[in-house]
Amino acid sequence: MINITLPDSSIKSFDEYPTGMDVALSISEGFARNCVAMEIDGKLLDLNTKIESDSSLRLITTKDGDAVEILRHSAAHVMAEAVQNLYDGALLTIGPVVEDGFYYDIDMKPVSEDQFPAIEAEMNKIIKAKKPFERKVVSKAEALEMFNDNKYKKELIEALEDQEISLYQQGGFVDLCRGPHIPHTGMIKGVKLMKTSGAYWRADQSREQLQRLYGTAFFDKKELKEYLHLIEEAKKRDHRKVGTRLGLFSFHQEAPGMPFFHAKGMEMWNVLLEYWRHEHKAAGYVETKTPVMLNRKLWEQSGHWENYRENMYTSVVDDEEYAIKPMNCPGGMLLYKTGSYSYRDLPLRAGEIGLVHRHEFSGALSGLFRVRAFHQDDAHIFMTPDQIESEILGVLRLVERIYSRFGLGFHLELSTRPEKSIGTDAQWEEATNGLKSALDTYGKEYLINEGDGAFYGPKIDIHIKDALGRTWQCGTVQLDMALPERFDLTYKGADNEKHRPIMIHRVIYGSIERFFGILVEHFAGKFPLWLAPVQVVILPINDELAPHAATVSARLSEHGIRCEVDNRTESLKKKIRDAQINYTPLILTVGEKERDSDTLSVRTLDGNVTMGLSIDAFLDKVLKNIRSRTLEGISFEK
RNA sequence: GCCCAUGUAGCUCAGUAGGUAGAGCGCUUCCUUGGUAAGGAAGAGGUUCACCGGUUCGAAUCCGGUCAUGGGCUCCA
Repeated sequence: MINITLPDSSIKSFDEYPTGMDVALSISEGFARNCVAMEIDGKLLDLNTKIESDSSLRLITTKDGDAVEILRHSAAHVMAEAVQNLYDGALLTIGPVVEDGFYYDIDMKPVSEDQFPAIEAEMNKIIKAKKPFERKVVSKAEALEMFNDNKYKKELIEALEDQEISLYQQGGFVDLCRGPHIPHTGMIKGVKLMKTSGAYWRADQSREQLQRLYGTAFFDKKELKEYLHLIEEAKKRDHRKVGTRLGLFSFHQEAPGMPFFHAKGMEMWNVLLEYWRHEHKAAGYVETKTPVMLNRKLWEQSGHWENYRENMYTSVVDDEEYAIKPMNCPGGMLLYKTGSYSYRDLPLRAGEIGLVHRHEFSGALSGLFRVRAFHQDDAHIFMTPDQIESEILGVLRLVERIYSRFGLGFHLELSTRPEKSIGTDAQWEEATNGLKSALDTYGKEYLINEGDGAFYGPKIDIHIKDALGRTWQCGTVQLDMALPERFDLTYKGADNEKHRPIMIHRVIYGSIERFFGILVEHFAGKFPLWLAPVQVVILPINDELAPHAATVSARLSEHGIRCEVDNRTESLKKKIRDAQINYTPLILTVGEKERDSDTLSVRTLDGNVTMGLSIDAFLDKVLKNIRSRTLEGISFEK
């Protein structure tokens, strides 16, 4: 007899070895219909696997978070079969699940999106046929024989350590796979191909170029619809579109990857930095500035020449080689060395809005999100070893404070030593442990990315989450025990001996350009009042009111309010519409009534209108809102 | 850098048997002098279709190259 313990601790007994499906059916038929796989002792298995010993079992239903990954993996097999049916000679390689779907890399002729409908139709045929997924186990030799005509699969099989290799079959299609899979193809209710691209076999540029087909799948057509809607929504918010329309920035062929900020974009830029300076001053930072171009010798000393050279722009001046800085730290080192420090001077927190250039691959450039020239809201914190934890905590708290100002959530990831790196094992260990203990004290959960650190130290990356739930890496906190060594930085300890300070590099906005782009998409161009490039637009109801509009404008400008007057000979309706579609937070219409009574008529972006508001009352509310840098809109009532 | 796609007026885009460029928005002028999401009319605007070269009697349309942009690979703030 087999006893199966369910998650609620109840036990079901079976006379014969039951499959997961049998267990599910013993609960109810409806429940069983929604089961996709099972977990025994932490291992995911197919539902039709026989359970041959007493076990604790968790049935995975379509509602569970991990179910959709199993589904997508199965969908990848279906796509692979469809492609094989349609294109002779297509060789399958690998087809994993990724964040929002799956892909399959296939050695075949380039595929374009107009071939998608045909592939999707073929996939839907397979889905409709409700083909069961069947697991087969064969020996390595048999597997090699079976995939004799596919060099990629053979390479994969040869690399496997197990002598037993599992295969999955749906109908006549067999693929090498660890599994598990959903019971049958019919459970895939919503499937769609998303895009194609080239990809190298094993991500190696020197090897075969494959076609990567991306798709996504859901248990429910409605979920697919919602997902597609989200993508549409994201497209509408695309900062490149919105930023162009609102006149914030532009790009030009003459400087690929290097944004031009227009007057309105600069208004926002300055507001962002003003806020940044406000918070950093309060957190005990000073602000510094170092040159953009520095001698090659400095980069050799810092290790950048050796580790980062392919990304650096260089120039020869007076027979000396210079490099344009890709990072601010070496300049910061020189700055530190101009002084002499006591342990009492530490921690020293030196901020710098530094303009850096990095020669990214031309194909990697993308709007403000990936550029070649950008400003980092950098800071270097020099400290004693026993200040590591409290300083990192301080940075994390500052990060939280600043992001929440924009309504952005975030999560943390710790990256450890990469292959290409400088410094000793002991230094890396001490640094990594320092970050870990700070993270533990901070208390928020974090992921670990092994081998993803910077070449000079481990780091904590901070990924923000925007209004659409998308995540972006912005902030990073990097501990560096190598540069202070290379530049022989010291401070005088209480023991009157020289000691080596430890250094943190950190950014919060990260790249100001990218953060700017994220904000455009996060707010979809409808910025909160304190950030809006134009806060108030004033609409005279006819030409005779133009002088009065100018008077009002001057009064608001006196208080630092960013305002414009729309004096075009257009109808009031038209001007209102234009102000609305430009997302101007406050629209003032002025006519005789307002002029004669010295009042204002205010329209907010939500379309609410308040008439007969005194200018003082308006100023009071607006200035309070701006100064508090709130995300809240204003509502006016008399 | 690699693969695929795209590149026409300030913006969005049409021009798909190769015969010497169109629309809407925006802009200018005039009329309208308006009360809360598009009033009306006229006009200017492309050194001719990203750039260079080729095929052709003739190219925005075909071919090659370059550059840029977009989606990926890779990398990363």
